[in-house]
Parts: sequence; structure tokens; C-alpha cells
Amino acid sequence: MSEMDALPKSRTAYVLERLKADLQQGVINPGDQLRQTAIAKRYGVSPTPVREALRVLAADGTIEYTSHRGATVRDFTPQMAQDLYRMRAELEGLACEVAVERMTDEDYATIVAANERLVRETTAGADSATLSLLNKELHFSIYRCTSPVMVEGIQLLWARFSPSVTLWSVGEFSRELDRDHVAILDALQRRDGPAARAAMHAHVMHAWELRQTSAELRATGASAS
Amino acid sequence: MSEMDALPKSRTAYVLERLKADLQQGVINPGDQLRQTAIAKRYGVSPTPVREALRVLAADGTIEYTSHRGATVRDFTPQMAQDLYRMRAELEGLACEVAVERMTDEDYATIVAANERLVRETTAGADSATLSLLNKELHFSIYRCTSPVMVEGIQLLWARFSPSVTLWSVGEFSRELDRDHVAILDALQRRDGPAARAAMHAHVMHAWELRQTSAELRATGASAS
DNA sequence: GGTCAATAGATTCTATAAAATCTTTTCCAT
DNA sequence: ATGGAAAAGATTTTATAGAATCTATTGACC
Repeated sequence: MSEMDALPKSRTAYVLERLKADLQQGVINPGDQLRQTAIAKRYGVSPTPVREALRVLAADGTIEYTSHRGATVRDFTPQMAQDLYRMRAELEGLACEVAVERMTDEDYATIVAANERLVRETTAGADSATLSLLNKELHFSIYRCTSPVMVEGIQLLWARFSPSVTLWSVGEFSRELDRDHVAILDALQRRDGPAARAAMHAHVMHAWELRQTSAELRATGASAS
Repeated sequence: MSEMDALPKSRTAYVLERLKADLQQGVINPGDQLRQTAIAKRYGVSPTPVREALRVLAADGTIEYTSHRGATVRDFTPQMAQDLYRMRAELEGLACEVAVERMTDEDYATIVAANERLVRETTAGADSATLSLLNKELHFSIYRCTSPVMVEGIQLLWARFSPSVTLWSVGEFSRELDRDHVAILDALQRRDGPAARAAMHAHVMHAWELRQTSAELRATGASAS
């Protein structure tokens, strides 16, 4: 009851962090019932901050919250996953086009630096968690050139994934995604908005295809290399 | 302390409803400090459900919530408003394309019925609140043909507006928006996905232009009819 | 006269307890 | 034996009180 790792800004933030981590790690699975008293005892806090955290997750769409009947983790049908990726492709493509309109030279330098870090770690064979984080930083270094509302809109989509299938754990996939990034960076350098949009759109849909093949390999048993 | 209009599902939902209504009506303006004890006394509830409602609004992006410093209603710069409309155009355009893929004949009939209700009330000269609601129903009767995640993503964008400028209060604007709807419905009837996407995209950006001219008229004093 | 520190005030945040609500089990009647 | 109703149990929901935190004002020291 005294093992809060980092500086606990607030109990609610702490519970949110733990819940998201447990969702990503697969400790909590879709369809599970979330009982607030059980969560409170599990994390060593009172039910009040747990309730607030659940309300935030319900607003995100991560969980379903029905009155007096508790919260359940929402399940993802393949169709919903596809829709999420198509929404990402549209919004992040738009963000690239807007970024070209508002990007300063300094902003572009930051983006290039983020990309170099990712490529360096990819070739060095870093673990998938690190690569995934660096990839996120690269993407949002572009989106931050737009406006807070656009960044938040995209963040909400990124938050709604069950990242049990991390694409960056497959070496071949990582190299393909890195190649996509080069095309995006090129368009940004040329200040070509439509090209940047198209490249990002293709990149997100490419990630969707890779995710599908990854799921198929997992289903068949991953016999072929 | 006993004047809860409709059936109060929960105190939190009631507070959320009241807060959103006050935000739409202009009782609460951007930049205002939201003190939870004041809100609690104002609505006749305890601070606890107020806190939960504020957490939901913070997740939406409607308010800014800093620890121990209270909540403030976020201000909208013109650039952020423009970005919001551009995001709407992309997402709702995509939704139309996906709707064509999954729409049944029954779904289409529902959409046509919603449109007929809106046109009827427009020609009858109904108040702007009614027209705005019917317009929302028409739009979401289309989006509901996609999937829950897409509906929620669009709903989040619709929720983030300071609708002090209701386009449906101007007769000429209403007729223009109705004409846009005809083009969208035509594309849906022909099951032409790309055309439906383009029509919706143009419609949303059209609404953005009307909103801008409306703001200009308001600023100059609205002398010309 | 200006700046830093300390205290007072106010507000938020967490916890505990009581009230309302839902589900499940059990018992009675048909 | 089956269906329905009532009661008991469990869970959520709200309220209140105490603890922690931040801001502002006042005073002292440089």
C-alpha cells in the first residue's frame, strides 16, 4: 500500500495509468467485468478515484459503463478495428497536409531528429516497446505542428487499441514501416501537402495490412518464417 | 432541491446534462473558472458527482483540468475551429463511403424519412433548435450504418462546439444546407461511395464557410439583410 | 523600495459510511 | 413441477468529513 512508483500526481491519474498498463499487457481482457471495489483493493486506493478513472475510460470509449451494472471492457470486432484504421488514415493524412501549411524549419528539424532516433534503434534491433514509443513520438512530432484539437483527436484513436499485436516485434515489418516514413518525410521536406497526406494515408493502411497478416500468422500457428 | 426535470438516471448524468446545456446557452463562457463546490450548490447535488462530470468533460476536451487548480472552459481560436471542421469533413466523408458499403434498403429508407422531416420543418419555418436537432438526426442516421466506433468518433467532434452561432437560425443558410443534403442522398441512393464522400465533405466545408460569414455579420453589426 | 519567505485562506482531493439500486436465490402458489 | 414474487445479498452511487495542496496576502529582511 506504499508502492507508487513515480510521483503520484493524483490517485485518479495513478489508477488510470495502472488500468491502461493492465489493458495493454493483457492482464485485463475485453469482456471482463471491472468491479470498482476489487480494483480499489488491488491498487491500494479507495473506490472514489477508481470511479473517476472509469468515467474517463468510458468517455474514451475504452470501456462500457452501464448504471449500477458495473463496467465491462469493450470488445473489438474485426470490422471495428478496420474502421479505426480507416479513421486514422483520414485524420493523420489531413494532419500531414495541415502540418505542411504551418510547419517551421525548426519543427521539421525536430521531426527529422525523431525519425533518425527510430531508424537507429530499428537497425540496432531494439525491443518492440522502445520502437513503438519512438514511432509514436515521430508521428506526433508531425501532428503537433497542427493544433491541439487535432492532436487530441488523433490521440483518442491511438488510445483505443489492444496492442497485444505489436507490429514492431517483427523485424521485417519494422523495416517496411521505416521505408514508409521516408516517403512521408520527403513530402514534408518538399512542403508538398497533398503528397504528405497520400503518403501518411498509405502508411496507416499499410500498418493495417501488416496487422492483419500478423493476426493470421498467429491464428495458423506461425509455422512459416 | 427537488426539481429534476426528467428521470434522473444518475447524479453524474444529470450534472453533465446541465453543464452541457449551460455551455450551449452561453451561461458558462470559455475561460470561466468552474468551481466544483459552486456548481454542486448551484445544481443541488454534492461535489462528488460534479467531479465525475468534470472528468468526463476533460476527457472530451471541452474543459481543461489541472490538478488542485480547478477546471477552466477551453477557448477556441479560429484556427482550432477550422481544424475541427476539416476533421469533420474527413471523418464524415469517410463515414458516407463506408455507409454505402454496409447500408441496407431499410437503412436508406430511414435516412430518407429523416431528411423529409427536416425539409418539412425548414419550409414550415420551425425554430433553429428544432432544425438543428433534426439535422443531427439526419446526419447520424447515415453514420449509424457504419460501426459504433465511427459514430462515437464523430460524436466527439460534434460535442466540441460553442453553438452560440446556430446556422439554422438564418433561413437562407437552412435552404442551402438542405440543398447539400439532396446531393448526399442522391449519391447514397446510387450506392456511389466516392460521390457520397465528396458530397459530405463539401457539405461540411460549406457549413464552415457559412459559419464564418455568420460570425462576420455578427461582428460588423448585422446591418445588411 | 524590492524581494523572498511564511502563514492564512480557500479549494481540491481522498476516504469512509450511509442510501439507493440491481441481481440472485428462495419460497409459495398454481 | 413450473412460474412468479419477495427478500436477502452484493454492488454501485451519493454525501459528508478530514487530509493534502495551492494561491494570495502580509511581514520581515536585504
